Amino acid sequence: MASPAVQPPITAPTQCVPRELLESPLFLLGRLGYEVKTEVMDAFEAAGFSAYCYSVLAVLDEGDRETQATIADTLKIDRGQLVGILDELEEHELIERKRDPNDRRRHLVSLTRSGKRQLTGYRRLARRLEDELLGPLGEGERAQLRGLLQRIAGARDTRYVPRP
Amino acid sequence: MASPAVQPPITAPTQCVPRELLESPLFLLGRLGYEVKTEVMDAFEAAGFSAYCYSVLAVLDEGDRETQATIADTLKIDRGQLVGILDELEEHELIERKRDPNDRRRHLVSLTRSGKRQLTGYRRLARRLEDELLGPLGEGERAQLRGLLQRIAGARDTRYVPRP
DNA sequence: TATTGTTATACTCTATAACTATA
DNA sequence: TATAGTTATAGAGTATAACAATA
Repeated sequence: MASPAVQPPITAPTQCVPRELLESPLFLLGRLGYEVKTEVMDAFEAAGFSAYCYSVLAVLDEGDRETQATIADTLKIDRGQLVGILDELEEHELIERKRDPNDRRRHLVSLTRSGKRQLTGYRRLARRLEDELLGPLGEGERAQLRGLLQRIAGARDTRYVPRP
Repeated sequence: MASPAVQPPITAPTQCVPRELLESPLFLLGRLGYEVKTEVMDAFEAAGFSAYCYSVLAVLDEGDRETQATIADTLKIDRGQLVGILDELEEHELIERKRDPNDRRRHLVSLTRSGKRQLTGYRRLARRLEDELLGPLGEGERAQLRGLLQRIAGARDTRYVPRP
């Protein structure tokens, strides 16, 4: 005994994220952040290296002769995780690990010549990804976004506050 | 034979994320997005439910009588993942699952009375979290951030474009 | 005993694939 | 055969903990 009135299709023609979620910067930040992160990782992976390689090389390019613990701390990644990344970088001779003669427990990690060159390539890739993912935003808007995110990040953790 | 000149502490006094990463909106978006996501999840978890419960309830509050596939699609989560979330919500009688008499494969999911009430609570929690995590930003700035993120999200996926 | 780097292990979230029941 | 929901499984990515070497 079917109901006499034929029911119209109940599946919504276009599913759309609820307005209250779309209007939550937190929801958008979390969702976009996750998507961005995975896409960036995939892109770097496709280019041949782990996504963290760029970050690590960037750290080494600024501060000289860091120890592994410092690098891991700076990037908020696990020390154990960093080992694998450094292994990869060392295999390709982008970095060098040398025992610290003053404290033989430590490794002094430094950028090699070809590491510096590779860093340039990573920068180009990063720029390309930014253009891709932040495409709809103009220069001024990107700066605006950067400023806002920096404010949030800086308030959460001092290591996100640029040194004077 | 220690070197005569005592080496100053080589560990940088303050580790700081490299400037070039801090100036990349992509890096900040990815990092903050991840942190925000996990913190929000933890907060909801601490409040007793999975973090997705709020999203699901919000969907149900807008569109009526959705099927599970529609909900999963809308929120870009896996159908299999959704099952567990709905189980949890149903256990606490926040939603109801009824077989669609027109197609007995489908479940018509709807919000219960106490589900609607719970949604209000979730909204309060979401507001609190937003205040917490976006604290350093004023009202205008939050709106700015929301607008920018909406632009990015909308360009990537039409389901992030608010319906007119 | 404490710390550095390393290795091994477990856990969380997500993605994929097999299964059932209906169509 | 194809689809909706369910269940089971495997896969990243990350976090925790044990380990050897050095201090």
